[in-house]
Amino acid sequence: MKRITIRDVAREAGVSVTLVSFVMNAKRDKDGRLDCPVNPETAKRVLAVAQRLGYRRNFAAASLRSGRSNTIAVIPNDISNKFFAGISRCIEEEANKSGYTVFFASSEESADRLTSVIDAVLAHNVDGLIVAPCTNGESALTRALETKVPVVLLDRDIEGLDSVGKVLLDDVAAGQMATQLLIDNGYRNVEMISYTLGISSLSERENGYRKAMMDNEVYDKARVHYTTYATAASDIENIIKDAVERGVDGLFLPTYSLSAQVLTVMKKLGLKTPGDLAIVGFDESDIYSLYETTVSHIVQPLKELGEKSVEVLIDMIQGKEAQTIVLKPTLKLGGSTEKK
Amino acid sequence: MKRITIRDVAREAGVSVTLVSFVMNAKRDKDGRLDCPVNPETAKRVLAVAQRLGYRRNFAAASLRSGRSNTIAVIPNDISNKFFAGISRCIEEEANKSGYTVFFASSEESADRLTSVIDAVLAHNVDGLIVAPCTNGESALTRALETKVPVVLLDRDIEGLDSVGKVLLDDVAAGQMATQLLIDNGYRNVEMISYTLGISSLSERENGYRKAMMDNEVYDKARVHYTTYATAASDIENIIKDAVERGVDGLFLPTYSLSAQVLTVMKKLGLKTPGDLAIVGFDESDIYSLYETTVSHIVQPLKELGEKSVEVLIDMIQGKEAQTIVLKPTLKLGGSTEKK
DNA sequence: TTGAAAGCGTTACCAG
DNA sequence: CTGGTAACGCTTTCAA
Repeated sequence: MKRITIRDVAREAGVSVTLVSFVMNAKRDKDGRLDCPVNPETAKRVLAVAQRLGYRRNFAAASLRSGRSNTIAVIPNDISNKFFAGISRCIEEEANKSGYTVFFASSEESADRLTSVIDAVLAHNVDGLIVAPCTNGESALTRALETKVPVVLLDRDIEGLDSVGKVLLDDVAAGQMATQLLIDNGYRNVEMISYTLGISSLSERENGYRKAMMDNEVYDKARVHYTTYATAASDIENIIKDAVERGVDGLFLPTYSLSAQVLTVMKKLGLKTPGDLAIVGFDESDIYSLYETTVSHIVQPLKELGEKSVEVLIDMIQGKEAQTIVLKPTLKLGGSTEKK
Repeated sequence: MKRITIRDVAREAGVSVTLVSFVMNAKRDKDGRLDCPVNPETAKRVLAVAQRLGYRRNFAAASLRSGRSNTIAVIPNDISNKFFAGISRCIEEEANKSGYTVFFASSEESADRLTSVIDAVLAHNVDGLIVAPCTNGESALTRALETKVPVVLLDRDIEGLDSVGKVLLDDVAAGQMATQLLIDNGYRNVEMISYTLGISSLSERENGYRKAMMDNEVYDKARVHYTTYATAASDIENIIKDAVERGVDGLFLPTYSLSAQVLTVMKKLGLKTPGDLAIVGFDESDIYSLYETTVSHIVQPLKELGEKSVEVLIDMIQGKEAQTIVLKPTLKLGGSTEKK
């Protein structure tokens, strides 16, 4: 079962390899006609032969010769993470539309791993990178940028990097919206739980929370509790117990995992929302509608985030300027923030 | 910023490209010593130079020349699907251990899309494929197999394909366990809801259900309702209403999405589990512990499924026989099946 | 233990 | 419009 090459097709069709290459690379224009300097008759014949022989382009050869690969790499922190699982599908779809194949590889919140993953994909000649950087990811990204490969930062910002594209959520607005909702409905003792991850999205959501507390003149009540992935389960239980005791009546959770864990703990402790604690969660999930009371939550525009990141990247691959795009979150109301 | 090639390293180190190639491909043996026919001193010097120059292997060239690519493709139906999101991470980890990079691309339950995705990855010279085939995926797979590329079927079986590896769940056991649990706890009027997808895992789970109903001599009560992704929301509501009216007291849901939707409908209708309907769901999720009553569910060994599929595939790449591995599910008990 | 040289299948350049 | 041919960077004989 030898592999069919461009040469086989050329011989069979009685033309040169150049012609075959032209035909195989031709994009169809709006009329469905091949747009290349080849006689339409010849082109049709070549296409037919290629089809008949089962010709399949060898990307390795094309990539070696042209320096391009029609491949982009997407590097989230954790491919099994709910947020990225949703977004990756949109990215894939959008990229395919433009003829790009997508590589996924997760950095698992480790800077070392991010470095080695980036090395691996660069060795594979990817044309561009979409990265959700982890803490301390700067150096890995700087190395990538040195090779002049276009990079788009998704979801998490890192300042001071030159000519990278960015597609971000307006995280300040998200924090503000969530907090304002609680305050508007009569909850004034609003606190927040966050991770000590040192990523922009979390600190911006916190800024939004603080801004809302300030604007409503309840900043003296503002308080943010920090936990880590490893210790969240036990930390959260203590935080909640203590908060309820202190008369805290509202809580903003800036990620899905925090929301899920808080709800779990509250159920375990027999606490009700909004009676014992009003809640605003983050990201979409079945849990918000299946919990005893439906839970209000911030929704990110996954589809746009995915599409825009591909769009910005492909623009950059084609030599255009790096853009920064900031998208607005929306609010999905549930019973967990009902008027006091 | 010209790219550093093997030749640059050779020149700088004062050796031939052959030597550099040897050194760069050498695996370290157990003593950490390079295992190749090169003078250790020379090797060290080459390594140092490569490091200093920032040499990075060009996979396209290597792949073109050697025919291998150190890349495997994973093609689930939907990369954002909960089950595959979890498993893909294990696959990636396991593959990286053996020096393989992973391509993900979803077929989105469409045979056409599966065909084009397989074409794309084959054009990228992948060394092997892990596929969760969709309905009517046979022809796409047959085409792949013609190229002699090793293929492992994950989660869903297709019969009659020659020399493909398989890593499957014992779906009959899963259906049986779930049903038996309900029967053992006093529910005898047990029904099931499934999709009309025509994939092996669902039909095997149904076989397990039927077997359990038969073994317990309540087969006259056995009944399976079918729905589709598109119509599930409304179908399920009608099915549930009707079932409760007819005195059905137990329900087995053979996928996560069916479980989530049934719980949503039950909440909407104000039905309690197990009082109105005892439930056994599928796959792990936060929803099972956050629902008013915790929900019993079948758990798949994601980690083993992922690891084994990589293991079987790499064995095949190395020329070994295609294996079939069937893994056992486990049961996680909740309040939704409490003794009647 | 080392090196020279022949491709792998494409694309890109240049000439007709 | 068409065709010849030189790269692309690497692995892999084969010979020294």
